[in-house]
Amino acid sequence: MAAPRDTPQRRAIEAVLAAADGFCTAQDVHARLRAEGHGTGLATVYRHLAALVEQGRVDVVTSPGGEARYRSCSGSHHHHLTCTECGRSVEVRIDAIERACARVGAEHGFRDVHHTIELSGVCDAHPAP
Amino acid sequence: MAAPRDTPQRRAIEAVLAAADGFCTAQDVHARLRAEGHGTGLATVYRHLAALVEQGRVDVVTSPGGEARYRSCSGSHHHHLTCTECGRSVEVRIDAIERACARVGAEHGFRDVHHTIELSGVCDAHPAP
DNA sequence: ACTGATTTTGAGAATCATTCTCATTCTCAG
DNA sequence: CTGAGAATGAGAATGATTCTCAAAATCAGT
Repeated sequence: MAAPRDTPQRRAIEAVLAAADGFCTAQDVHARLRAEGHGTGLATVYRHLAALVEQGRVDVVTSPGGEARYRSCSGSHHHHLTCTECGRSVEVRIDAIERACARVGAEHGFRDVHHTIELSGVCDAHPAP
Repeated sequence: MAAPRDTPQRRAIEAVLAAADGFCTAQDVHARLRAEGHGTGLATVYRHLAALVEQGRVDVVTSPGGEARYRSCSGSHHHHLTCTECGRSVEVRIDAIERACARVGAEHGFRDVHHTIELSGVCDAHPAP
């Protein structure tokens, strides 16, 4: 299951992810490709998505509903703040959190500590209470 | 889909979760109940697990593989530090993170900001490098 | 360009966790 | 004891993801 090289399909998939400004489901990507006329198969979409994630060019978040959501992103370490109303998401970097996570891990005798952080809320494009 | 009241099945499920000292899959819970002789059905396990989560008596984490993992926990706000080797997990509370998350949300114009944090690493019960 | 070898593709089948359906069983008040 | 409503559990249904495999695209060397 070697990582597929660069192909037109991969470029199309990356284009869709770049165009969406929030996370989208693999199924979404597939549907949009179809809508644009590309006859790309579902299996191919999953293959490339997995490869892109492996390369760090795309982020995945498995939502509580059990589906994976993908989003193209910068390669460096960061987290996402996603709007629950419109799906728009922003990359954020919070040093305080990085430090706190490392410290807590050490306090409990854990090493090689990794963390996953997802922030969600309602962005200012929606009516305030 | 009203929450099921307290029943022998629910007690059995809570017992299994309490006995495991890490997260377990709904399927795991079901298998263990079967192994113990209870003829509890899978649907019932899912129903109670969902209800317990709703009540805040149990935590869920949807793992990257797309399966939900459950663990009984204290009702108050906290996060988990889980060992990737043995699955043992510890509840942690990190004020610095709570504050940082709230601040970042505000900075980007988001309100009602929630966060999900998962910490993982290798605990001291395993050979050090 | 032509050949052969290798990789990628895509349609549909196969998986697997989770949810739904519904007839049966339980619980409890009266 | 009786009846209403809640809970149960077996199996079907769903839906996302993965696998299979034959056909199509790509590439190196000529």
